[in-house]
Amino acid sequence: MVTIKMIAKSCGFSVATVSKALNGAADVSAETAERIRKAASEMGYLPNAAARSLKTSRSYNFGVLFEDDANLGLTHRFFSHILNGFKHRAEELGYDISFISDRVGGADFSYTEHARYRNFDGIVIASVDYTDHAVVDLVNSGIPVVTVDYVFDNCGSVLSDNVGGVRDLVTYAYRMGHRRIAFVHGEDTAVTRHRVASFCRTCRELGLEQPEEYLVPAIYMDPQTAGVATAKLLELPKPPSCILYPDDISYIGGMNEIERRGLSIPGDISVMGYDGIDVSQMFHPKMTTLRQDADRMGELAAEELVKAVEEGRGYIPGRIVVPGKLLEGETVAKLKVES
Amino acid sequence: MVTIKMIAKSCGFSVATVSKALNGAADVSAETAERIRKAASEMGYLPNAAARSLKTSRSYNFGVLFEDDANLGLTHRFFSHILNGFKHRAEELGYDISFISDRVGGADFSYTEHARYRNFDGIVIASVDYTDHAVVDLVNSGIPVVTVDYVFDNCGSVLSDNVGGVRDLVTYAYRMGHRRIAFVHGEDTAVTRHRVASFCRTCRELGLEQPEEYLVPAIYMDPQTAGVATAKLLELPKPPSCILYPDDISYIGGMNEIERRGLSIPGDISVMGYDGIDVSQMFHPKMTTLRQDADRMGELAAEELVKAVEEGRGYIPGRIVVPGKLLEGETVAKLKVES
DNA sequence: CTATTTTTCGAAAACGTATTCGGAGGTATG
DNA sequence: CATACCTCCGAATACGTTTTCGAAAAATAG
Repeated sequence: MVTIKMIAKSCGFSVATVSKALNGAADVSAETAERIRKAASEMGYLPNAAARSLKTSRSYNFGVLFEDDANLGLTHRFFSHILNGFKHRAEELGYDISFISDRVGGADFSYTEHARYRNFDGIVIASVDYTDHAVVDLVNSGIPVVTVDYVFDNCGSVLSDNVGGVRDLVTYAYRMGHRRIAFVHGEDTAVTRHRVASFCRTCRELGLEQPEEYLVPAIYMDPQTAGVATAKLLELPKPPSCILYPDDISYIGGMNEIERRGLSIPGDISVMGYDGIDVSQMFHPKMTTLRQDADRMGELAAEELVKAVEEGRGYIPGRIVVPGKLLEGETVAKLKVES
Repeated sequence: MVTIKMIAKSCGFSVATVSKALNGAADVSAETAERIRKAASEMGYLPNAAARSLKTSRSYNFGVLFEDDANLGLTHRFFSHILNGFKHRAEELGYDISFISDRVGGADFSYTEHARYRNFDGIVIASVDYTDHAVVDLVNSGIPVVTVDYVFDNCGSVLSDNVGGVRDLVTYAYRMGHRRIAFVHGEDTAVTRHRVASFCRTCRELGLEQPEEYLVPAIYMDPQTAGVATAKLLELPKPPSCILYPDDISYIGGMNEIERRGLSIPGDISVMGYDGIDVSQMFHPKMTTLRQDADRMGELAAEELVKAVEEGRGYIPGRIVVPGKLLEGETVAKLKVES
């Protein structure tokens, strides 16, 4: 391993000068800087991240916290895209990324301890139980944090436009002539509350009736409970003409229940998904859903985190809302408006 | 930040003794070790990874190289599961994981340079173009490497049992009475070659006719080309009764083409997928496919990599083949055997 | 030519840790 | 009682880098 010291010896300058030359300091003449850089490159010099980090207490490394109860983790469709976007943008901006876990070297560590141990410059949190004490502790650790799809008041956040998304879907169904729209929503989370609120508000503004039975809970990404919710809706005395699901996987569960009953989509009942995962656009009938721009969200999270890190104490936490895009498929029937 | 030095001052021992006590060295008495540990925990001491890494030149950090031309990267179904398994097992074994990219601090670095810069103890490579010079260079860098679904002779590897998988699928179709089986395979890679070889061999062993036209190329994960390949097969004078696709996404492309022609699955034609992604088991008809145990592969890669790292020069590269599991769905018809 | 400023460089200290090696004190051995 | 042997601890050094501060040399000003 070739070090700065060896370069110094090789070109007859001091360690200090070599370091400064390599870092482009102003107080080293152009020609010596050139000579040093040339020697460094010839000798195959590579800086040592550990030494640099030790000295500067900057690691140029971001920690990523991705967990979820279902242990889908990295395989989660939506969040794997977020991670993907985050990774690419962070790399462009000069940061590496590592995962934060609650184990270090085989021993139990809190997330915060892990982050301190590795000296992460910043942290992105997504897909976790935000009520978890360990997560809250991390948010309040003083290390710059950006959260995805959740807001803490002392750190930046990137949010999918859930309010706009649900509004757009409901409005779309309305324009297609639907007046009885139901919402199978996910379990109680901040995202769900936003969506439900938007759903209710949009219905009200459009003058739609919204019986309580049209709001049915299910579990995100779980076809099973979505099927049960669908059954409940279909057996209503006045069933909806259109059902909005919390995600595209739940949609599949609903679809199966619908077809099991001999009903057809969209002939007998219209349906809409959420997320816009790849397969949603491959199957027939093509799914009407709302694509969340998860890659973009990840990129913005990286940019926001760099801002938080580099602006230091002067940083004002940003709330970035990323709009989605309605993918018009073939699962919502055009109805003649009743009466 | 509380350091070893502060603990030393606080309990009246030397820095050396504190370090040794915290690392469980033998030459410190039980009671002083206890006193030191207690003080450390009370003061909220955390080791400094950078200092430790600098001193020991061990980072307890694994580098992960995940890239692919389609830029699916982390969102790739199969590989996101591999990463997931790898991550969990590596964390259990005491290692953190970071991504390797070809940029460091905003400048261009080769993968090898990046790995050296961060002083990764080991590296796992998956989902890359293995002919890429930069990848080959990394493999030969001297840093312990484990590859997934590819074999280099100087490093360990974890392989999905593609030979067994294809054999099982073809044999299954044969048992269901099929005698004309076609294989839509992915583009030319090591995995593809193994699969094609297994396909041909199995057909031969079963005494099946295998006209050249029954081997049709497509692109992995691309419904489009799979659809074209399917069309080609269906228009054959003697079309197959069963088609095997290279993955579940391609399967969907094939299915669409089949249904577009007014044919039904499995009434008119039988189909099989590969991978066993989650949605394959949600749709109707439920897909007959081969689930690759990608999570397990990731875990085994982590274990193998730890072995490579900790056994040092004495390490003998392992070839671990992970069997998949046939998921019997409803897409392969039971045929009466002709003649 | 002197005085002042600017440019260019290096010595030294520091970041937090691990490790080697020797010494002090005690205990067993003869 | 002398010797050998453990047990336990600390001083010192090193890992590779950045940064401060002062000094020497060169350039400019007066």
